[in-house]
Order: sequence, then structure tokens, then C-alpha cells
Amino acid sequence: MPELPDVEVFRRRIARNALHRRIQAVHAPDDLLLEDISASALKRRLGGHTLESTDRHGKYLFVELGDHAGWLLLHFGMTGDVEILDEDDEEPTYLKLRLDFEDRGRLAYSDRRRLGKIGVVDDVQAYIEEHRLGPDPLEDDVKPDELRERLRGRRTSIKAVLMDQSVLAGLGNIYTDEILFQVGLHPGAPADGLREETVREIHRAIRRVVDTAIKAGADPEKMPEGFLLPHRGKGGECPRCGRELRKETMGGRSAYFCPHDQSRKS
DNA sequence: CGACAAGCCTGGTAGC
DNA sequence: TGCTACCAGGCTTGTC
Repeated sequence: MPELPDVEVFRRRIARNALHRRIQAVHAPDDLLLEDISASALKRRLGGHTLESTDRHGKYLFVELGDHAGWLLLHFGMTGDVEILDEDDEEPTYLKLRLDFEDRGRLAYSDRRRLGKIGVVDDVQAYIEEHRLGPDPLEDDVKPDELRERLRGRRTSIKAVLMDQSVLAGLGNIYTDEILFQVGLHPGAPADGLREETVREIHRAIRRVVDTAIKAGADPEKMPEGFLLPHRGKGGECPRCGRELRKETMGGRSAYFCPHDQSRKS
């Protein structure tokens, strides 16, 4: 799941439930997800500290350690998840990192596949720059003109460009489908040739979709009825016209869209 | 059994 | 020539 809205839900979960609790023990079963740090070094860097604040940029989550010890970095790949557990809650399968707090609560990061990342960084801004992440549509105040500028010269599909993390950080396959559905724009429309008004509509839709998704806890079942998301999948029908959705490969991923309501080419 | 799935990264090529 | 843009393929592992 983890695109911007999902990661924001994770961030809020940590901000609400895990701050100012001291880490007594760190459990990392292996170092398969660890970025430039060994399991034992990770334990040394986290142990004894509190979690002080949270930050998010696109799909990347950062949790500040007390005593200026840096930031814990979490990325969720395709199947990552984070939970705050009570003493008697069951541990998730595919556990990759567990922080045990002094008060016996725990933070558990799990990942069914191995595409997520865990690390410690000293400078969040530097990390964002190194990974060539564009602005975050929620945190940074991206204006329509800036979006238009960022689409310029990109002759590939608008869908592929919106998924490009160096253009905007945070949108993935699911939410770009939703955004383009709401704009009524064909996902294969070239990004470069879009009319100014269309870019404005995309700009508005990004904000609206992301905000709505976060309010729904990033749960497709809880999205408004007019959203594409709950219908996105094999045999799904357009919530607007009832026709069957089409699936096409675009930018290396499966785009779902309604050929009737998303026929606009610019 | 193969195809496919929300992620990112890399390497080769095409094109300006 | 040198840069960017673009795409295919790989990584991973569970499900259909």
C-alpha cells in the first residue's frame, strides 16, 4: 500500500502513540532491510534514546531520536507496515524491527517482502536531496505554476510522470490512477502537452485525493463512493458510468482507468 | 505453473 | 559529445 497517504497514517500513528518513550531494547532479526548499517550498529544507535518527533517526505518516514542522535528512517516498499503494540499484543509476522520501550510497549515494523528500508540518518534534508526527491505535495506548498514547470519537457504519459518521485514525492500507482480519474484525464496523455487548465485541475485533485485518503485512514473501503480506488481491480466498474474499467501497462505499472470518462487527451 | 502485485534502482539506448 | 528522458528488467515473496 504505502504511498503518501499510507505513510502519513503511519507517521500520525507514531506521533500519537510512540513519542517520548524510552527505547530499552532493539530487536532486528536480520539486516536484510538495513541501509548502510548493521543490525548491531542499529541497536547501538537507537538503544537508550527516546523518539522525539516525526517527519515525512513523500513515502519516506523519519523519526527523530532524542539527545540529537539523528533520525530513524523508515521506508515501506510495497508491503511495509508499522504498528504500536501493547505489552500483550501479538507480534506481526515478517517482523523486521522492533523497538521495546521501557514501559513495555513496542513499535513493530514488518515487511512481507524485502523491498522496504530501515536506516539512521543525521540530516533529513540531505537524505531527501541525495535521493532526488521532488517536493511533497502536502508538506511543501507546490503551486500550479511549479507543477506545470515540472511537467515541462516530459513527453511520456502523465501517469508515469506523476509517479516519478523526482517530480513530486509521494504518489504511486494507486493514487495517480485516482487523481487522473477525478480529473477525467486519460493516464496515457503526454505530460508535456497538457493545457494550463488541466494542470490546475490535476493540482487541485492531488490535494483533494491525498487529503481525503488520509482522512479515510488510507483504507480504500472508507473512501467516498465516487472514488475509483474501491473499484480498482480486475472486473471493476467505473463508479461514474458503470462501464468496466480498462487495465493497461503504463510507466511499467498497471494503470486502471475508465476509457469512457477518461478520454481527454490534454 | 506462470503472471502479477501498492515500492525503488540500475543500465542501456534514444534523442535533443 | 554530453546530458536528460525513457523503458525494460531486477529485486522479493505471497496470492491467484
